[in-house]
Amino acid sequence: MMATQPEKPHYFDAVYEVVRQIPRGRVTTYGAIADFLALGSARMTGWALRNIAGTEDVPAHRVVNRVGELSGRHHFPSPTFMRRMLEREGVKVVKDRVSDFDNVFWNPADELL
DNA sequence: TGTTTGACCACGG
DNA sequence: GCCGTGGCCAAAC
Repeated sequence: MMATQPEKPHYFDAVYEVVRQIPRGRVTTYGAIADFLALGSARMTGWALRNIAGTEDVPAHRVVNRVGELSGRHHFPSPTFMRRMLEREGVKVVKDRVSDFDNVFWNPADELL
């Protein structure tokens, strides 16, 4: 029978929704998302993104840590996938870190109200 | 059921 | 700027 399937927490959908709004060529942080949602914590954002497997509509590569490092790169099909994707969008990445982070940082709390 | 672990972050020194 | 510490909250063990 239909055993009770583990439903996706609302928190997941909330995170995905915000990540989908990140404009091309911009990035945001785990903390900014958690802060904007006023739910959970930065760690939960990473936890939600890790569970993203199968949801390709979400540009998870546009989420970096607070100093612009591609801390989640090892969770992509290839360690270079995240960097490749960002560079293709015009984001300059040097040594797995967004060099002009302050300029490309997109804060949902500011832009997405 | 207690401990450890994470795609993290703010803060103090 | 670096480092240690505490907070965060759910999953995995």
